[in-house]
Amino acid sequence: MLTPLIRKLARAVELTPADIKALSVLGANPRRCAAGHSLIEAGRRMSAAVLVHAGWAFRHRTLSDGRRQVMDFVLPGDICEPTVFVTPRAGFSVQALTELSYSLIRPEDVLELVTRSPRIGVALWWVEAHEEAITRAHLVAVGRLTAYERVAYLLWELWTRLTLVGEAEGDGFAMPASQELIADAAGLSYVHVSRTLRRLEREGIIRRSKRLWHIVDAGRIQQAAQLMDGLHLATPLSRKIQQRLK
Amino acid sequence: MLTPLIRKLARAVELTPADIKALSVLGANPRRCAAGHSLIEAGRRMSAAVLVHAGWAFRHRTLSDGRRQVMDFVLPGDICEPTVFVTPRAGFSVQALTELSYSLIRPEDVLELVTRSPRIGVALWWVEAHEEAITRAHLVAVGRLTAYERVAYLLWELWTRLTLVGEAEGDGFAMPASQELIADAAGLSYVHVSRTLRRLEREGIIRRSKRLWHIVDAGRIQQAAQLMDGLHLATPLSRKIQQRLK
DNA sequence: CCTGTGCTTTAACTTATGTTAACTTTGGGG
DNA sequence: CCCCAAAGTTAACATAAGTTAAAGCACAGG
Repeated sequence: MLTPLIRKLARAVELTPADIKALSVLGANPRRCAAGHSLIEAGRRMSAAVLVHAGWAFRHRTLSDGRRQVMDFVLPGDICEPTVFVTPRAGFSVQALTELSYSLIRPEDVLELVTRSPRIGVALWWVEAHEEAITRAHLVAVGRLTAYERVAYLLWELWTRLTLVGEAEGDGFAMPASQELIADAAGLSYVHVSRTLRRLEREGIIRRSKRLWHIVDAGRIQQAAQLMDGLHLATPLSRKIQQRLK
Repeated sequence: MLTPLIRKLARAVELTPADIKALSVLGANPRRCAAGHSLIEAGRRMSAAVLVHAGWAFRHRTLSDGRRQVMDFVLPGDICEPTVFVTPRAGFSVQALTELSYSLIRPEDVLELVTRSPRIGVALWWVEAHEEAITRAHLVAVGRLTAYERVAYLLWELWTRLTLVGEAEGDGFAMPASQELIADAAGLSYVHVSRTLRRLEREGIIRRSKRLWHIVDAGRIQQAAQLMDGLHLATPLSRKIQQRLK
């Protein structure tokens, strides 16, 4: 029963079989949501967080004149808006990109899990830290990278995250997002995203066949994305903290 | 003893006098740091978070070719990198902008505080949620607003945050950041920031005398910043959750 | 009170990216 | 299997913002 969430947590923290069993409670009562539907709407009150099991969603904010910024993609294993528990109103909207399978997470469940195992508490906290790192890296990309670098960065980020939760197939992954959505994530126009993707393809860095995209040259995409080092996404827990949890 | 942090927390959660007294432990052993020094360096291990009492810092990432993105400003009352407790390596650097007074926060202290009062636990969590909201709003600004809108947004954000911790003087606040730093926060060139600030001044929206800047027309700066509603920064805790904490 | 160094401003010019619009491809429903 | 709507591509042209450079300020240190 390696759900995407458990796969991700296990990569950061050494979980016991009992922990893994306990965590499966978060998959209870799965619901479905059609592509295009809003899961969370900016300004609305919420009382539960959302754990996505399958499918993609995206967190975004749309201005009154239609300009839209996609803040990040919500992939299988991601938890949306754990801040629900302390701030009643969502600041941003989350919309399903594909059909979605998800569960609502109520504060009680989290409390129960965390009380039972400190490893789970740390692991869930780690997830939040990881998300924060993703958002900040995204901000750097949008603020200071060229269009070419930004698109390379985005593809690398998605591929890396999908690999982490076991949703990539080697160098390939299913890409449900339209170029317009990619543009809104990268802070570019869709025309320019198209130009840039073709260039990455022409240069032999990526390959696309239908909705299956491939990172042909992982080294060069990292270089293009200005990822000079391994700093960009959160690192696993240190041995020292791991020891303390035992 | 209304420290900036306590002021901010009290605005979100109803703290008892005992809570406030307990929180003052976070101000113990204040240290100083000269302007320009790095408090936290990307990729380095850390073992404590940083609570800033006085002065400004900024969180940033600098690429190998010198391009720099400022992710956010760290103002009095802000806690830097509470994620230390779960991810050993900082993903980004934090540098002092002015001379700084700060305290290191060790995990033990936080644990102790939170155990003592659930209100403090929720309040500290709220701070994190608030920071996340700031970063996301910043991302929207950098990704989708024009230069004029972005600079307006940034000034509004700083003024609002300073007001929240009692560091603004009515419509005015001390601005220690150079235009180059503002440019790196807004994802613009410093020349264009200069042009834009002059325009905001010419239009009677802001006024600057030396390092004291004023928001002359709060309504128009909000309009310029595309803040259509009150969604942008986190809202205080709901009555319902407040009740539960008693 | 001078002086130099680092900010800020302004102007002239360049460029990356946006816009518009036409054409092509893709894929789902009848 | 065909058709239509939606997504992607390409080209020509427009523009917001970047770059370079030079001049004006402002304040810290002598």
